[in-house]
Formats: sequence, C-alpha cells, structure tokens
Amino acid sequence: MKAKKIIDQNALKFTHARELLLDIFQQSEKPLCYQDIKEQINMDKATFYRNMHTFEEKGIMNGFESSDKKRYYELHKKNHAHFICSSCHKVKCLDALSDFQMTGYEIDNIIIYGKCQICQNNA
Amino acid sequence: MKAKKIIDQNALKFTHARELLLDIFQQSEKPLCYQDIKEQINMDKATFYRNMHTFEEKGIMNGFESSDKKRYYELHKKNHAHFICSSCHKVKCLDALSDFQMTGYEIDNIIIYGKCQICQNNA
DNA sequence: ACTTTAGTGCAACTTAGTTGCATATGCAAT
DNA sequence: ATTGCATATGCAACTAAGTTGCACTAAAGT
Repeated sequence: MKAKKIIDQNALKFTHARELLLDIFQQSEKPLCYQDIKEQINMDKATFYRNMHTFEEKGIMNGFESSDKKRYYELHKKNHAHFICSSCHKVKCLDALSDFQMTGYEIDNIIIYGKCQICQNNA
Repeated sequence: MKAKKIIDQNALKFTHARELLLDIFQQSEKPLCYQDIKEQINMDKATFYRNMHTFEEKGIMNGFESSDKKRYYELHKKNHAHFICSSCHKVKCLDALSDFQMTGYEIDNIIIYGKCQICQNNA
C-alpha cells in the first residue's frame, strides 16, 4: 500500500519523514532499527523514535528488543515469529509458529534466540 | 546444589558475592535483573554484571533481554520458553515449547511477548 | 603468614532511547 | 493564495542500563 494511503487512513499528517520511513520499511524484508535507517537517510533519532511510537500505537508497525539492545521495527503483518542470532544479531522472520496460541494470553510476538547456521560454523 | 559446589566445579574463586548471587537465584522461581538483586542485597553493578558474564560463560546461568530494556538472568535449566508481558514486564517461565526444534539452528531461548491475563483485563 | 592472582567497589564512560524547546511544516478555514 | 493553528521536526540536554579503568581487597596455594 502507498505510504500516503496508510498515513491518511490513520488520520496522521503526511510528512516527508513518515513517507520516507514507510517506503523504507515496505522495501525491507527484515526488521530495522534506527541505525539501519540512518545508514540510508539523514533523520534525527527523535523524529525516528517518535514516529515509531506513533506507528506502533496506530498498529501500523510492530517493534521488539533484540539481543543487541536495540529496538527493531517492521510493518505489522500477520503475527509471525523471529529468530535472532546471539552472535551476529541478524534477525530472520519465521512463518512457522505463527499460529501458536496460549489460552489466557494475548501473543504479540515470538522471538527465538540462538545461533544461526553461519555463526555455528564459525564457532 | 550448594553454591560452593557449583563454584568449585567450575574452577572459580568462592567469593562472598558469588555465593550470595547463586543463593538468591536458586531461591527465585523467576529470572532476575540487577535491580531485583539490588533490592535484596548491596552489590555494585560492576560486580553483578561481571559475575553474570562469568556464569554465562561457564554455562551456569542464562541471560536474555526483556522488553523493559533490562537483562534478566536465571540458573541454567533444561531449555524452556518465557512469556514476557509488554505492559507489566513480568516474566513467566513456560514448560510448553521446551522441545521445539529448528533444523540448522541452535536454540538457546524462546521468548513470547504479549499481554498477561491481568494486563488484558486492565486494558 | 606471605605472595600471587583474581574479584570488588567506585567513578567515569558508553550508547540507545527520551524529553524540552524553538522552529518549520502540513492542513483546514478564509 | 493567505492566514492561523496544531502538530512534526531537529537540536541539544538528559536518562538509565550496562561497561571499563584503576586502586584496593580478599581468596587459595605455598
């Protein structure tokens, strides 16, 4: 969906920063943190984090802490799990487990921590 | 197991700080962070974190990041999953999922983020 | 008891994320 | 198109978890 449409549907102002952010996240197949964004565009961290909060509130995006102490965000898709490597900190989206349920609990995200293939071989 | 025995088996010096830490973690049924420890005993954070690193290296303990940006530790037990509430940040150990596997990946921890029963009702 | 080696506490530092404030921008009404 | 208001942005100062350097203390072997 076009950035403008997402922003309009959520009754937000259509600003340059928001358009850029949504475009970048739509083109990315993996969650991104502020550092990832800053490598691509010049944006103040206050602007980034304030918009991420707004997007999370509106349900446009989801965020989670990685093992590298940084917060990663991705466009809200059907719930799915993530694998995070504790050595290289790469994040991988998993479609298995997406239908996991626990009675009484509302599940927002599942994160599996471990070592990816590459880091296992380098150890 | 007694703190002294664990420390001896891992060829570490038996210090007051380490004995206290192991005792506290053995008496706790949930993962703890530095703040939790500081509420119980008077220990410098450098000492705490340095020992946690040592214990993690030795495989005595496991640590993970919570959604409150703090690192939680627990004595290493048979792999099990955790539920972390994104509202109250309480951590719950889960025995379901403990046998979950992914070919090619080494799994250290599974964390499920969501809302616990109490926080769902308060929303 | 002595000596060596490692552990502890303090203070200074690092870094992701937050907040206050002045300025800039989007948007609706005119 | 111009104006006016509310909100967004950028900067700088701040916060807090965790780390590091260093002087001092305590453990373990002799």
